[in-house]
Amino acid sequence: MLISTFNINGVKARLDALLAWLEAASPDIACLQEIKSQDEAFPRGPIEALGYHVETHGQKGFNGVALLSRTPPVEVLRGLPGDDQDDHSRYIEGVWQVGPRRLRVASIYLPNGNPVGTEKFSYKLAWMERLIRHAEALLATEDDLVLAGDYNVIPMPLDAANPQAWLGDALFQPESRAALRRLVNLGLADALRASTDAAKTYTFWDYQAGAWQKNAGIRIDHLLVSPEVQDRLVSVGIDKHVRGWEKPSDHVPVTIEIAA
DNA sequence: ATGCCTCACTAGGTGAGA
Repeated sequence: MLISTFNINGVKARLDALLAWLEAASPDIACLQEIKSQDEAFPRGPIEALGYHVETHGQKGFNGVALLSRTPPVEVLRGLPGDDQDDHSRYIEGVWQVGPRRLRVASIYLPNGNPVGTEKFSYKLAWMERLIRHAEALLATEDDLVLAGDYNVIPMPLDAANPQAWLGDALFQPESRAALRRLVNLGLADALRASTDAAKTYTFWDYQAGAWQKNAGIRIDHLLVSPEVQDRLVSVGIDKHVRGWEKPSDHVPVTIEIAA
C-alpha cells in the first residue's frame, strides 16, 4: 500500500507532470494540495483514465485539496471541523476499507501564515489548534490514520538548507514548530523521520534565486502516521527528481509504503 | 531579500504563495 502527498501548485497547469508521476509512482492513494481549481473544473477525466477515483474539495483561484485512490473511499469529509466561518478549502479526509481494517487518510494544506504578526499568522496557529483537536478525535477511532500534506512548517533546523534564512518566517516560528510537535505528541510519527535522520531531505525548493540549483530546500511536506501504521511502515521516499521536470511544482511528492 | 518566480483570474496588473 503506497500513500503519497504532493502539493501540485495548480492541477491544470501541472496536469502533464501529475499524470507522468502517477503512472510512474502508481500510489494507491495520492493526497493533492493547492489544486487551485473549483471542483467542476478539476481535470478528473485523464486521472480517472489512469484508474483513479477522484474526490475534490476545491475553491476558486487558490487552495484546494484532493484525494486520488485506486478504490473509492467508503466515507469522505470535506473541510476541517471547528470553525464554520473558515471558507478556505484546505482539508479533505477519506476512509478506505482495507481487508478487516479501516484506513483514514487526510490531505492537508496548512496555511502559510506569512507575514508573521498579521491575521494570516494567527489564522495559521488557530488552524493548527483545530487540526490538533480533530486529530485527537481521529486517534480515538482506532482507525489506521495517515495525516498527509503540505504542513508549511519546518520541524527542525535539520530540515532546511539555510535555517537562519527562515528565522523570521511563519514556517519556522517557535509557535508553528511547537504546534506541530503537539500534534505529533498526540501519538503520531513523522514517517520520514521514523525512517531516517539524514540531512538534506527536502520537499520544497523555491522558484526564486536558484533555490533548486543550489539545493536550498526545506522539508515541509509530511506524513504523520498512527502507531498501527508506523508498525507496518516499509519505506519512505521523496520523489526529488520530479522537481527537475519541465514546468515543475515547487514541491515534490513524498510516499510511504505500508505492509498489507 | 517585505521578494529573485509562478499560477489564477482575466486581459493589466493584483493577490497568494513560502
